[in-house]
Amino acid sequence: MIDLRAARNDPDTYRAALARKGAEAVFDELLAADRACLELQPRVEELRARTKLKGKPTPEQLEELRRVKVELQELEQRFAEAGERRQELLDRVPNPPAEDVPDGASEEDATVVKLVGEPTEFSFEPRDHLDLAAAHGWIDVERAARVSGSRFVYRVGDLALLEIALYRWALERIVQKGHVPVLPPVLVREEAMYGTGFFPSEKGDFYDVPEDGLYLVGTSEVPLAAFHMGEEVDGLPLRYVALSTCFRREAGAAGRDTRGMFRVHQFDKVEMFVFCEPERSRDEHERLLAIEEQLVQELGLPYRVLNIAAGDLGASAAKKYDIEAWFPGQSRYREITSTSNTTDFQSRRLNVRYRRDGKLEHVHTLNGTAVTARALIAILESFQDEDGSISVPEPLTAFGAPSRVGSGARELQFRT
RNA sequence: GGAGGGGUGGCAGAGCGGUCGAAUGCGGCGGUCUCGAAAACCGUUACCGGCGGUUCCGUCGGUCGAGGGUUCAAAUCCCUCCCCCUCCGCCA
Repeated sequence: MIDLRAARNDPDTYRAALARKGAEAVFDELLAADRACLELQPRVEELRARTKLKGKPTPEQLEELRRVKVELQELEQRFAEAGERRQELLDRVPNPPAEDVPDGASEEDATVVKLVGEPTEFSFEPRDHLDLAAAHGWIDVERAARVSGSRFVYRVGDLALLEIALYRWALERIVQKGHVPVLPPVLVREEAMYGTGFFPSEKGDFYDVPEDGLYLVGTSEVPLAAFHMGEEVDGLPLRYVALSTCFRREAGAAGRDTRGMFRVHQFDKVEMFVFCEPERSRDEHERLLAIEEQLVQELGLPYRVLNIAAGDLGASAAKKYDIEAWFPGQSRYREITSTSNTTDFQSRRLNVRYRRDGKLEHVHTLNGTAVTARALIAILESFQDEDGSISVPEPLTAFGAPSRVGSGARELQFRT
């Protein structure tokens, strides 16, 4: 959530920034609700002060107290309602975008920050990941549909090994950068979803387990951010890297990316997360992007970096960089990583603070993708040969991936 | 899943209807002493919000796991939920 006091003191700056996210109206509603609260608060407090007394009251005082109580009840009721209204609106106001975020509301409004490498050239017609995988039985969507429904996949044989190697490699590389490795819970309470800014605005995008009041996380950003929920932290920056399965309803994505495993309800992801001092978060954001780029480079994938437009940012991000890799099967760049600076938006909701000169202040938080299965798809499509085999990026072979998959003898081993 | 015990300040731990934001100890910070340090001693040390002056202070309100209730008055009594511990059961 935003800093209400700061917004109250400088409403015009906040309004202008929030307008870029289309949140001008809700912000003005918030200010009005806030004024209503502030009008009632002194009156309530003044009456409450009158009910305070030390020791046993005399009969006359008791009489007076009963009268004040009646008066108070009505006012407290109104104050409580005003407070709820304000909180409700506060929960819906997004993090204002940073100044260096481009205007616009859609994907197309992002600016291309940099372009690295060239779209891969082929002397034959490159196949897409599903064609490639289907030929080897690596991705089984039919059986997955039977078992779980559409947008689920089985990864089988060498592809399973390759995918695990990818995660294991990424984890290792990020740990080398000083991040603490974590295997987090993927079922979380509502507070964690709220605290990271996914609730209430994106509630419909996630699976829940109503009987237990738990939610399946769409990213390990949630359990990582909530790791320090309610804490006073020290030793900043605190840097983590998690491997977890992620679950998304993809409710708004009907008909989009329906082929293969590009967009599925369940996937795995290695995710970076940082808690840092406010003045440091810009640098940390660049740092996370640099790590992401390095990984993509080590895999040998051509890519571009996008600075996402204000209106296309989620509620919690002040700024977001996406890396899009070239997917030869689709002949276009598609998102494979995303890193956001969420400034103090999550730490306010989660109440994560640190002590600076004896005073408690909210930390800044940042998240960034190391790798997901989308990188795997990009690898399949980018490093395919005409015979349908794939030459695996060298770094992955140290983590259990065969150096070439999809050729001859190995196939027999994993027949399904 | 069953039976019991418990959640109080940075930590440990008392308080179990009013004078309690809360004893005491430890830790932290400041000071005295000292060439310096330790020890000892003295002082200080929770958070959130409103208002007024505004490096900071004053004042009022709220907060003793969370929410609700009883009462003129709740850390203290009642209800619901959450969490932790012990024992039993079950289980990878």
